[in-house]
Amino acid sequence: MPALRLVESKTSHTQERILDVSESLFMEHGFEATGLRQITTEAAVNLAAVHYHFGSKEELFQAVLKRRLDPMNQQRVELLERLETENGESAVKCEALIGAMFIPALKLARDKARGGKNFLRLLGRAYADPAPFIRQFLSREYAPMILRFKSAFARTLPHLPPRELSWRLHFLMGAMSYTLAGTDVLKLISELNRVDRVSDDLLLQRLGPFLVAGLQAPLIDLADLVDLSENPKPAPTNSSRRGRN
Amino acid sequence: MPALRLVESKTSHTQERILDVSESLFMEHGFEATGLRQITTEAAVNLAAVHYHFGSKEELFQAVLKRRLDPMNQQRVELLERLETENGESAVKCEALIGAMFIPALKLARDKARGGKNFLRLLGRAYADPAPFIRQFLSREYAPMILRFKSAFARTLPHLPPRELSWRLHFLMGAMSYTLAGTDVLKLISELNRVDRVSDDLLLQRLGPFLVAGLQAPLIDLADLVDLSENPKPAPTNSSRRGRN
DNA sequence: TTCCGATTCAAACAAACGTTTGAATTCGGT
DNA sequence: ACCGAATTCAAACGTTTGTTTGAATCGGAA
Repeated sequence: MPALRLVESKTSHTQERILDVSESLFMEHGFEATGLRQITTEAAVNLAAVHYHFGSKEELFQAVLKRRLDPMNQQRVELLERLETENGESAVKCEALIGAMFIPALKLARDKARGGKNFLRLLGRAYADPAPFIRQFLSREYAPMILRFKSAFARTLPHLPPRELSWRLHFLMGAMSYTLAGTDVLKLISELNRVDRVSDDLLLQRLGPFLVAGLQAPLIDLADLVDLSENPKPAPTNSSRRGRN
Repeated sequence: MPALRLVESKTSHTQERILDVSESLFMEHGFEATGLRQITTEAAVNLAAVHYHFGSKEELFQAVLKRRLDPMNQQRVELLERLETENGESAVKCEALIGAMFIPALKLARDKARGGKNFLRLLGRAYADPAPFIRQFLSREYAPMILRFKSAFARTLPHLPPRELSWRLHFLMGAMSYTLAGTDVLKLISELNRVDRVSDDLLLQRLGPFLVAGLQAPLIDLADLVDLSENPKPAPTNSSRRGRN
């Protein structure tokens, strides 16, 4: 049993090929449905190479995620810190914070020498995976960045109670990962499939305002909505009570 | 090879047990990672019973989804139609439309005689699954309802270009499924795990305003944000160009 | 060249997979 | 009580799974 090699000067050609192919296949079929023989065959390496270089299938999966996730989250906090130093005492605006979270992801999607586009779909899939080793890995990987941004959002949205902010960041991450993953349950919804390559900055320009407005939304006030669940006809008399369309 | 039994008067006790256990296990481990032996053992039925009653593992999965999804989407369009007839000529408000999409889902989460909570997590997981048979099934299952609501949203948000509306509904579905699935990548984000049973109407009261504000967000206008990706210091001179906070 | 650790390789491991088979059993209607 | 259909059952089907093993090969320093 040879000790498995940790980070070393130049990652072997074999390791990179395994990571590239794994990223592609894990994205396409998911973790469970992708076989090691499928990976090693397509990568033109020996079957045992996976265990020699990574230890196990699970560790391979984590390595695939870590390779792109670490630099991305690092860029995110670097952007955030630059914004904060530039703004001095005043809080950084919502739009800028959201941009700082998105731009590194979009850079990844801009085909970072191949595979970047695939990676975001893989990541979105991992978000929804209940496998304990995946959830623990993601928590460990994301925690520092998320907490960093949460306090920044709290500073620029002081009127929001902390718990409310947590929920809205939860919604934000949902829309964000869902969009970047691009699984498109609602490809059926429209002519979105034709465009498809709308990506990059244009996507940010669409998602950005949506999220900014959501974060800055007023509190509650939709009480008349919940009534719907109980009473078939609440009272058809009140049909002119709201100012904003 | 006995012809597999279609819809009949009273579904056998065996079928229900298989569906219940499958729903629970598929949610916990995913489709690929759940074995038929695991299901049949926990349900205390014979292994071959799955193929006898459902035909295959894939068809079993579809049956699990269909059992809850069909009534839920039917309730959604029923709520929508009731809203439209009540409002006559005037368009139904955003809040009400979102409520019509959410309330049936929340009713499901309210433990419809067990398993409802599980189902939404399973559904959120299915959203992110790239398996062709799952994607096709979801498209087929969702298409009528989505198109119905899209035209309703278009009527109440006439200023939005159709493609913009499609994107925003995409974001909406993302935040929605992510929230209902409750996978919680950002359990780390806060004290959300303690609350956990915050669910039902309170969840809607938090997610509702977020989505309403997002749908009604003004178009674009965050150009200075994109510059961040290229220039470390765009120009510290223009720091007072936006009116709304 | 010699040698030693790093890497690759073919082969096999036990276990689990979805599916099929054919006989045994149960059940309702005549 | 009998018959035919519906359902259950144990057993095995052939693959495929992740992992392990031990020998073969490679690459650079002595």
